[in-house]
Amino acid sequence: MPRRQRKTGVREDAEETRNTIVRTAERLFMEYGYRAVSTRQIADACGLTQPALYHYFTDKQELYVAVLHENITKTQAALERIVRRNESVQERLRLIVRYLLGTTQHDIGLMLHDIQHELAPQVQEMLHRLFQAGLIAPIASVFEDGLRQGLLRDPHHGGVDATTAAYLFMSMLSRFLARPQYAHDRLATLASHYTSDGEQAELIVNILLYGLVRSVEDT
Amino acid sequence: MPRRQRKTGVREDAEETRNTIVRTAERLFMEYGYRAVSTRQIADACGLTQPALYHYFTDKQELYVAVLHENITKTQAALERIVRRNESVQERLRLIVRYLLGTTQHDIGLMLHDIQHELAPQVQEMLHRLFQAGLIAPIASVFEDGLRQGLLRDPHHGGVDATTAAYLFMSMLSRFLARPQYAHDRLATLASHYTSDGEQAELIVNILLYGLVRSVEDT
DNA sequence: CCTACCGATCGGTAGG
DNA sequence: CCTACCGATCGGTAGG
Repeated sequence: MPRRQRKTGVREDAEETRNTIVRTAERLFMEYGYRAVSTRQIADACGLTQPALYHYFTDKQELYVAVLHENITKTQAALERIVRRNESVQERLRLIVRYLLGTTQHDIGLMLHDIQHELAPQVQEMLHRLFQAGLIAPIASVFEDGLRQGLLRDPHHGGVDATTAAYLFMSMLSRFLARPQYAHDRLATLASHYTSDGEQAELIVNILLYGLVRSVEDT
Repeated sequence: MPRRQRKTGVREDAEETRNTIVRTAERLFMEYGYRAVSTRQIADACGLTQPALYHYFTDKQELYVAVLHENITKTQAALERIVRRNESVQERLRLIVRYLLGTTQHDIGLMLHDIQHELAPQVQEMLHRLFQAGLIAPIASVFEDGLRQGLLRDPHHGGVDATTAAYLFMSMLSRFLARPQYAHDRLATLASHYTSDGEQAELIVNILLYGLVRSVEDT
């Protein structure tokens, strides 16, 4: 039954093309921002003409929403797997950092800026909720554990609530990623000093948990 | 001598107009980013026509450079005054946070993104140096003091070098500023919890220095 | 500092 | 999935 196969093949091709568009758009949007990436750039990078995009997405904004939805949903699944692991708060935070540094190119700041300034208000709200539920909430739940265990300072003893800790945590990560890289740069960058993702994860988590001040136990 | 006065007046008016343009452009560029702000928007907000801008600046990029140059130079002067004060490392960091939260709307992430992606390579390099010298270096010098005094962990004992500390410090600040604000937002934001700049400054510096983990001295 | 205008590029549509 | 094309807007220029 060649017709049936053909039909399936076409349907699969169409789905594959859609995936190609989303992946390509993700790479471009995350690097340059929503406005700076034209629909023609995306189409060219996919080997399509620009109007072809409008077969899969009603407009540029819908494509952007699809990109963020897939990105955040995937990240959420990974974070929730880590959060449920039977590990200490410290270790789970390290695993989260390693995952986020390793896989996504998330410039969270750029993403939030685009959500707030380039999209329609309804979409803004929806993506903000997605961001909260997919990225902030899983991370906050680890800090929540730390607070319950008495490991972390509560807000009345110089600490912060779990959600604020999660924001702070994310902000420390995104700066690592957005660090400028010049060949002639004589100034230190973490990427050059602490080579592996694992070492960077260790470092970020240690600073957030224990701070920069030398403690009495240190030699 | 009315002619002399008129001449001076014209010169002063021209300078004043230039300043108006720079201040207006600063506000818009820092909020929406380089590409999202059109030269017509800037001109309108100044009560001018768009071509009038080109009497004061050769192109949009030069206006952006002027904005960043004035902004960073002003900030640098303030930071260096704080750095030279006869105060502890902790207190000077607190003063820096308070200054940066209070005066500039710096979304450092947006600024660095624009520098890296929207401008010509030569200008990129120049602004990157300005950023390093004007913002990173003064802050790093305080961390340098902390390292010399043995207050802070050095890189061999779980700490970081002074420049990395300065980047981390800035990244923790910029997230505070770029936090999304929705009226219906049920989730905690630092801005709502810790009202004054002073309290926020205290909090950020304490976390960066002492970490989130409860220490033995805490009750 | 204005009016008038330019070439380029944008997101999106028509029609097949 | 293509060609052809649209109105709008962009940064910048001419000429006064």
